[in-house]
Amino acid sequence: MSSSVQGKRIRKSPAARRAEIVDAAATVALTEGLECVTLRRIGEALGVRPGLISHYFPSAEDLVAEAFGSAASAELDALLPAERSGATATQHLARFFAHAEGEAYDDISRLWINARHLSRYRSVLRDRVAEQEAAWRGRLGDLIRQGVERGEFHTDDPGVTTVQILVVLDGLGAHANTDTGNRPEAVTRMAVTTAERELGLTSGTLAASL
Amino acid sequence: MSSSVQGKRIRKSPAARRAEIVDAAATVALTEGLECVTLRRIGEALGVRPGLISHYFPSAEDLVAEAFGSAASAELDALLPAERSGATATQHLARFFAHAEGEAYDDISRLWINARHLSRYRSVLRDRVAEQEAAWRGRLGDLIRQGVERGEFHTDDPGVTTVQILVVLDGLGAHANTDTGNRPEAVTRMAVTTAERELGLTSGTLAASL
DNA sequence: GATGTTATTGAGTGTGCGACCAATAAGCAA
DNA sequence: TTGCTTATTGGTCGCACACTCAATAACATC
Repeated sequence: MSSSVQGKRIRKSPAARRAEIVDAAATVALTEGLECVTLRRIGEALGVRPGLISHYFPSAEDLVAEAFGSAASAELDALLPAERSGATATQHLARFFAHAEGEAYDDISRLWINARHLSRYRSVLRDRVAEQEAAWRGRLGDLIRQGVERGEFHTDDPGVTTVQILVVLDGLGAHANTDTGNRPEAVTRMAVTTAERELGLTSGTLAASL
Repeated sequence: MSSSVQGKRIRKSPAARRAEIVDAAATVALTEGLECVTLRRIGEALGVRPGLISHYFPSAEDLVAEAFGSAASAELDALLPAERSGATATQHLARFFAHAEGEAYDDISRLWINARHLSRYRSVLRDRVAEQEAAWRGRLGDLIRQGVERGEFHTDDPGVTTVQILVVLDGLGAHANTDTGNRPEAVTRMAVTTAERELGLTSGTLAASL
């Protein structure tokens, strides 16, 4: 951690400072929520006066949107890398679900709920949410289309199948703030089950290919 | 609307005033969001000073929880009446989906997103959300169990099927604040499709029984 | 009509927020 | 070293919020 008391001013290049601010904001967004992304809170995290954050983000709303965008796209890259390694589409998809079912994914679910709600009031964030939704849809869609081309998956409309899987994931994630964790196996596995059914895979294929 | 300028004090019985406050709060929650349920906003809606709201709800958090509970349970009663009329379980279920697919349901979806997010910070609301989730699950579960008893539906575990349907509905509702409305038919119908599949109904049964 | 209970008001406290701006100093260039 | 650009500070303003509490007036009861 950086020392809380600032003896001397540390002057950084605009690019570096801006990146630092966005990083801190993304972390706060992920751990404490988007409404905690305030000038004061981020300034405190960086050992810097709130006014400085204002200097880089004249409108606080922009920073909030940036924080969400940064956190969401980083997570997407971790979950579904843009350039895929040599593994099969099935393996990539299996790995995706393994992450998305894990407890560590709860933070991401919380962030999505947070962003979807807050977009009701903040238009800049709303646009960013739409952008990220498109990115996630695109990335998963690409993987599925690739699987179809290779003959691993079978579906009439890869686009529809993609959205169906994402809808189930959203539904499962909706309870990230309330659920006590005692969910029937058949429910936890809904995303995988949906994928296997819609992609013409025999049940158990995804779990087996890890 | 009530006159905005209050010439004379209007003194009401505690029960009546409290009911009036909860009603106003539920309306604001549904139309403007739970964070707009403030002492000032509700006082304004009733043509009354904010202090009076404090008098009935010493902690504002309780009012927010009450507003959500009131709105959610009213909606549940409209969607799935506790005492069902003579119609078949299939008909009741079909009516439920017809409502839940309609545009008017967006307000409810928004409210649920709102409540699920806000429960991250407000424990009283969190308990209320859990309570309402149980109520919705119970009400839909009862209908499904009744349908199974009557031989209309077929499922090994009515409880699991109930939750699966609700998960899909939550997933579809998650986008209430952002979606532009251009969703493929196969996605919009996911809830009905899921229900028909999990309840052993032939496709189209629910749409046909209205 | 007088009286007492209490629903309702009015005024004030403290907190956290975004936004604004003049003053300051860090670090690069000459 | 000197100077200049500008990143950074420090302070202020206005707003909205929940919460507190003494003063007030509506209304039921006698």
